[in-house]
Amino acid sequence: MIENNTDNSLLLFKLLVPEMLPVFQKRYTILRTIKYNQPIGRRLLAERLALGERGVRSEIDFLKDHNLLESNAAGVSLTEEGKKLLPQLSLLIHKVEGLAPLENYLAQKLDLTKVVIVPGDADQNCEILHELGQASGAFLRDVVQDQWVIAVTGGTTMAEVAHNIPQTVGKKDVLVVPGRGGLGEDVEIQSNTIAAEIAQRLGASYRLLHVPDGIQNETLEPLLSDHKVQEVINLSKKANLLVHGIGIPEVMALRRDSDWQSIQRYSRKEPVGEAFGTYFAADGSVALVTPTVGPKVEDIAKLDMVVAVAGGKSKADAIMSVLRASFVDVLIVDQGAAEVIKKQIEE
Amino acid sequence: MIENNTDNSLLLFKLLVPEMLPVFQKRYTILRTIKYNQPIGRRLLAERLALGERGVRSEIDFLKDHNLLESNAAGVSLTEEGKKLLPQLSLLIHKVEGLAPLENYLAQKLDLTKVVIVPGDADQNCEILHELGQASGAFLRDVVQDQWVIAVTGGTTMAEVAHNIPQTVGKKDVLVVPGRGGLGEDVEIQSNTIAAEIAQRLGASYRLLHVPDGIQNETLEPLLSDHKVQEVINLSKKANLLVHGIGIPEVMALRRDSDWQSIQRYSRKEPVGEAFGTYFAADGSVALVTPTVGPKVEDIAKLDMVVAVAGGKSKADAIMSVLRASFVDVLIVDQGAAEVIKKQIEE
DNA sequence: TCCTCACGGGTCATTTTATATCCCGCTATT
DNA sequence: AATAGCGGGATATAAAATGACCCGTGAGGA
Repeated sequence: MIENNTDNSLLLFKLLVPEMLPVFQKRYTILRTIKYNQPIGRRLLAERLALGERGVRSEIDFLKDHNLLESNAAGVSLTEEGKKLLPQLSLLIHKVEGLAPLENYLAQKLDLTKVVIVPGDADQNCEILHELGQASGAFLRDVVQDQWVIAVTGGTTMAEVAHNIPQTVGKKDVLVVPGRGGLGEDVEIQSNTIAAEIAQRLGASYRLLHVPDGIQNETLEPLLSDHKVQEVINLSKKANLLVHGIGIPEVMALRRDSDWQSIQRYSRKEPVGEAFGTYFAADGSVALVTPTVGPKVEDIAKLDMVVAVAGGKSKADAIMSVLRASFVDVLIVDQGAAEVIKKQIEE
Repeated sequence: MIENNTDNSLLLFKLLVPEMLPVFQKRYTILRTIKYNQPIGRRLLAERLALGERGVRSEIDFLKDHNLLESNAAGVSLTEEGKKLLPQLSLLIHKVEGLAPLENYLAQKLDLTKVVIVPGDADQNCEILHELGQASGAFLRDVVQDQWVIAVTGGTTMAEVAHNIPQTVGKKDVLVVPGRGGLGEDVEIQSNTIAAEIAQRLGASYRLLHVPDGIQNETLEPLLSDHKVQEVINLSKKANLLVHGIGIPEVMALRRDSDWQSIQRYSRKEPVGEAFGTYFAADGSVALVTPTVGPKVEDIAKLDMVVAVAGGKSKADAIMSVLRASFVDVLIVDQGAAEVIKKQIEE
C-alpha cells in the first residue's frame, strides 16, 4: 500500500515531468563515473561520457553548487555528501528504470531462481563492470554458507567481481577453487588469480590449479593423474556454487591469440557464447569444448547453484546461448544486456 | 521505513533535479485551473494563471499529448484520465511541498489539535477557495457524529465550504444552525443560506435565524424574546461544532457598506481580524463586537470543537489575530496563508 | 434565425538559453 | 625544470523558449 504509493509518486512524476528523467540519469551517471575515476578533469569526463565538454561543465557546476562535488587542481572528486548519496541514487535509478519488474520478468521467462540487474550498460560505460562486480560480490557474500566450496572461472568480468567483493569476516571453512586451469592468458584474469582474490576477500581458503589451457590431450593426461590436480578438479565438480562469466567467442579468440577461423571450423554449430571453456550455439547446444581441465557441462548441470555474471548489450546473444543450455540458476547482468534479452524474448 | 523511502525518493529528486519542481507545479496548477473552469480557452487560462499565452499553450499541448486534456471549439477540458489524476497529483503536491510537516509544525506552535493545509494561494488563484471548501467538507463529513449540533457562520469562504461538502447519506439527527443572523449582506453568503446548504448536503436538518445584523439594541430585544429565535441561539451556543470563516475587517466593512472609519473609531484597538461578528486586535483581544445575535467569544471558548477556515496570504494577519484569541481548535488554511503564518511565528 | 465572440491552430520575429570550442594561468607530477 | 592536464573564463553559434500576431470556425446568446 505504502510501497504502492512510492511507485505511484514515480509514475506521476514520469507522467507529468518526463523531461526530468534524462537529466536525472545524466547527473547520476556523471556522479558514478566520477566515483570510479576521481579525481578527473572535465574534458576526460566529457569524452568518457560521450557528452559535450560544456554540457558536462554545466552539470559539474550544478553538482558543485549542491555540495556533491569538489574540485581542485587535480580535477573534480565526490564530496562526503556525494559519496553518501550515490548508493541511494542507485536504488532510486533502479526504481525509476523499473528494473525490479524486469528482474522478475526475466526470472520467470528464463526459468531462473534469481535475476539481478545493475543499471547502465557496460558497453557504454566500462565502470558498469565495477557495479556488476559489486552486485555479484554482495550476492556472493549473502548466499555463501559455512563449509561451502565455491568454483570460479576467469575473465575480465570475473576479475571485476573479485575486486569488488566487499571484504568480509570469514565464513567458516569456505573453500574457493578455480573452475579451470586457464594459464593461457593474462594472469590478472586467470581463474587461479581470481579464486585467490575471492578467497582472500571472503576470508576463505583456496586451492590452485596449475594446468594450462588449450594443450593437447596427450600432454594433459600426465598432469591429470597428479593427485593434487585431481583433487581440485573433483572439488570443482562437486562445488556448492559456481560463478562464471560469459564470453563472446570471437572476442575471446582475439584475446587468447587463438585462431577464430579454426574454432569455427571445428565447431559443430556457430558458437555465439562461451562459459568455462565451452562454446555454445544460439540454441544452447554445445558447439565446441576446448581441451581443458575442469568440470564439463554435464558436471555443472548437477550443481546446486550456478551464477552467471555478464554485462553489456553486445553480450546479450552470448548470454542467451548460455542460458538456453539450462544450467544457470542466477543471472547477474546490467540493464543494457537485460533489455536486449527482453526484446529477444518478446519477439 | 518504507514511508521514509518515499520521502527519500522525493528528497533525492528535489536534490538532483530541482528544476523540475516549478514545472511540476505549473502543470498541476494548469490542470487544476482547467478542472474548475472547463471548458476554457488558452488566452483566458493564461490570464488567470498570470502566465504567457505561448507558455500556457506549450503546456496544454504537452498535457494533450499525454491524454490528460482534450480540446474542442469551446476550449480545453480534462479527459477522464485527467480527472482521475488530479486527486493523486494533489496528494503528491502535498508531499512535494512538505505540507504535512508544516501542518504539524503549526499545530504544535499554535496549540491546535489539527491543521489542514491545502496547496496553493487563494489570493492568486481564486479556485483555491474551492479546494479549501472540499478539504473542510471532507473534514466535516469525517468528524461529525450522530446527534451533533453544528453552528456555521457566513462569508464567501464558508459559502465555498458549503458548496463543496460531498453529498453524503445523513448522519442521524444532526442539526445545523446559523451562528448569527447575518441578513445584512448578499443572501448567497448569509449564515442562514449556508447552514441550509450544509444541512442539505450532510442529510441533516436545520433551523434558521431571521435576525438582521447591525441593528440597534432597542430594535433587537423584542426579536430576541421570540422563543424560536431564542431556541436557535441557545442551540448555537451549545453546539458540538462551530465552523467559521475569518474576515479582514477593512474588506468586510467594504462589502457590508459599513463605515470603516466608524468601526475604527469605536474599536478599543486596531481590528485586524474578524470572526462571527467580532473584531479582534493583533494580540487576540476583542477590539469590537458588532451588535448581533448569536454566541459571543465567551460562549465559543466553551465549545468542544471550533474549526476556522480561511485562505490567502492576505488573510494571514487576520487569521493570527483570531488564533491568538485561543478558541480555535482546528485550522483549515491554504499554503499561502500557512507559510506567512510560519514566518511570523519564526520572527 | 443570425451574429458575434472566443476558441484552437498556425506563423514568425525576438529573446533567452544551451552548446561548442577555444584560450589562459596554475599546479601536481614526472 | 618541463609538461600534461586541470579549472575557470570568454565568445561565437546553434537551439529552444517566448511573445504577438492572424485566421477560419463553431458555440452560445440575441
